Amino acid sequence: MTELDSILDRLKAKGERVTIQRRIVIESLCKDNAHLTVNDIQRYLQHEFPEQPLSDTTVYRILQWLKDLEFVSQTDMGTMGTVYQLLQHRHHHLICLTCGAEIEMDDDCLVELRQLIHDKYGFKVRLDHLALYGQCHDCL
Amino acid sequence: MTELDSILDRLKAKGERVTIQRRIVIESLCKDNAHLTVNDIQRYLQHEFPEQPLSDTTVYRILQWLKDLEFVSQTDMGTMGTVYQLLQHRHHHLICLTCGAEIEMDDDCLVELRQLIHDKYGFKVRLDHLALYGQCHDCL
DNA sequence: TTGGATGCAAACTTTTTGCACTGTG
DNA sequence: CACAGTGCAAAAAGTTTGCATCCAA
Repeated sequence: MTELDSILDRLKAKGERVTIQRRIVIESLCKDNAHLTVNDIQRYLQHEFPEQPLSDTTVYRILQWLKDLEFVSQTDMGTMGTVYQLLQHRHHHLICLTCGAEIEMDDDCLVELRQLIHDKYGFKVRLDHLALYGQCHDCL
Repeated sequence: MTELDSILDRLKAKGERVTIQRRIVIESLCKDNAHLTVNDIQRYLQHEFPEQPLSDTTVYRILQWLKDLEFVSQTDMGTMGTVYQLLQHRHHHLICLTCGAEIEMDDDCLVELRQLIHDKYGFKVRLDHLALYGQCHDCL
């Protein structure tokens, strides 16, 4: 079963409606484990489904719906805008302020921090997809 | 010497121009170690310096300038908008997604993470002022 | 004196809302 | 068939830009 089918099944199992629009937005998010802005999604859809244009309104509403159901995360990437991605393979980003390089950071790095925050503040922090800034090895 | 004077001196020492507008924006950021949106700053200035109104344009430009010089940090607080604060007393926020409570998190919590990221990726991460989301003790 | 800073107005980007219409379950 | 989902148009919010004017150094 593809990732797309798996997600659609889980949504149906929850009693959520699956429309054509929802289906193709989810399909676009499945590609390459992508981080997409609303514009990225629209550009992708124009290319892949030119016969089925979606309004921005709908894309925003579908993303909000997927976020509420914890199927996608939303991350503010600064100048790159706000990106959405499926909560499948959890990971994060280190972004170099000097050269702009993006390094993928493993979620394991945050295990201790989650525990620490829980122990110290009784707070269950949700770190789904961070973008952290700084200087990369080459620029230091 | 006040915090304001200290900042102004450091700016002058760098050869930066200190205008009336820059001075009063910095003064507003000095109050209460504040986290302010552009609107917060404007409201504060209207109250404290009604004889010297600033355009939003100018406030944005001054904040960008202070950010470039690493005198302030910028943090996206989601629905609360984008806030700016002086990089003096470093700390962070835990924000409850259920009740909206904001808990101040000590910077000590991130010491290990900084070290870990440096060791693993050779990346010097700059965690000046984070806003992390999750569920607070009461809502769990 | 002069280059940088400012104010205004307008444009621009991103996101949200109201309402009539559509289509899924 | 009912009601949730959608599209359109418009508004709202937040931020940026061009250009003429102003002022700190």
